[in-house]
Amino acid sequence: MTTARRDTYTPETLLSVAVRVFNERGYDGTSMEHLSKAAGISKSSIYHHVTGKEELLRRAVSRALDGLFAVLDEAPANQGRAIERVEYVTRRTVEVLMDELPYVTLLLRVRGNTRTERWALERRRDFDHRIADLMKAAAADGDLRSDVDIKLATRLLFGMVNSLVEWYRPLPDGADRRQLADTVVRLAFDGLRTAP
Amino acid sequence: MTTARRDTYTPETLLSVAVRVFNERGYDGTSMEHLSKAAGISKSSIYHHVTGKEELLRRAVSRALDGLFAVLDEAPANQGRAIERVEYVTRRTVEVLMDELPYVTLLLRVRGNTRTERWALERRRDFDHRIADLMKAAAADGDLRSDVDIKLATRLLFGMVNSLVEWYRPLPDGADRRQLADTVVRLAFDGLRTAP
DNA sequence: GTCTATATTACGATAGAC
DNA sequence: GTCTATCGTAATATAGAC
Repeated sequence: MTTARRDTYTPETLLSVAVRVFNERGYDGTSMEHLSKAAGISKSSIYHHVTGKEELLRRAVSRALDGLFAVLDEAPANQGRAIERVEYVTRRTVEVLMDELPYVTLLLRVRGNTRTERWALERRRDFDHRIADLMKAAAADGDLRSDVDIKLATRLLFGMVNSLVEWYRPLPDGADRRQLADTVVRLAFDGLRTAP
Repeated sequence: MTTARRDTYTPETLLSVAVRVFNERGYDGTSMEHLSKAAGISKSSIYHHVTGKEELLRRAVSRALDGLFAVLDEAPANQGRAIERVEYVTRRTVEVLMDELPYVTLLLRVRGNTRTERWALERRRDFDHRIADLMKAAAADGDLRSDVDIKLATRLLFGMVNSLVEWYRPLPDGADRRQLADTVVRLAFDGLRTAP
């Protein structure tokens, strides 16, 4: 902001290019050569900004995880009836997923071959456990159907939510943001079927 | 069957080893060295059975796709009310996913870097279109709620179904097979919430 | 901050013996 | 059917000039 921006790379701007390529080709399927072509600079210039491929992955999944965990600290996720907290967190997770789409996409595809990947998987498990606890509370209130296992229901709910990354592409004006989150919550909690 | 089985590899038995490693490390993250270690034979012995890594991928995703498409040819998927056909196909897709878990897992993770991967993605899209057509018929019958877009609902439904591969591990006796399929269908069509 | 050139390692695949 | 040895290529990463 102090001086006029140059059109040269910083770790941040390079990250957005890298994440796009990672999602197109897969992290393992992306070489530094691929990244350098996509960024329009040489391989060694990339090493000037980051220590290597894995640092780009770490920065990317960190951004995704920070966005997801931030939802759990928002006020509506911590007050009121449990079922309402669950619905809020579900809706906000969908929104974070849309807002940080490439970063969350990459996070959800991490396998576990490197230390960074295993760390990301561990933090994801922490997040999932926080959600499962919320769901248990809602079940204890009698607000979730009692004929399904809560852990299973949690997995299916967030399996549905996370599947958004497979097809969702943002509209220029973000017009679909609220509507899509509403639909996911409605379908998950009230079902596909016409009310009898 | 004619002679006593030797404990040597055929393309089939090698495939089961390869698919397991592909799912653990990702297809791109798996080298022929990894496969040879896991199979207990040398790299060049693998080339005796298959032409290369990509043939193993092709055989694996073919098996998954054949299982999924076979569901669409079963009698209950082609008779009766559309909503019942959709529920049947959903339930059977869950069962195929469980029965052919490693193969379907690999299919659902394919990216598109090679010709084989792009072919697999194309056949997956064909399958998804067949499902979407079934859903449209059920909506036309008035059996699906009219306040959500059918294409979106189809994506979310099968996003939920496909997410099984992220955590499901079969029990030795297959005791959970029918129960899990029932739960998925119940949640998807009737929702998580306690009936008011 | 970016480049060319290169070191070093790992990869997919093949040759040829047993 | 399996092996050891190896080829040619492509990978990550570094050195050093501009």
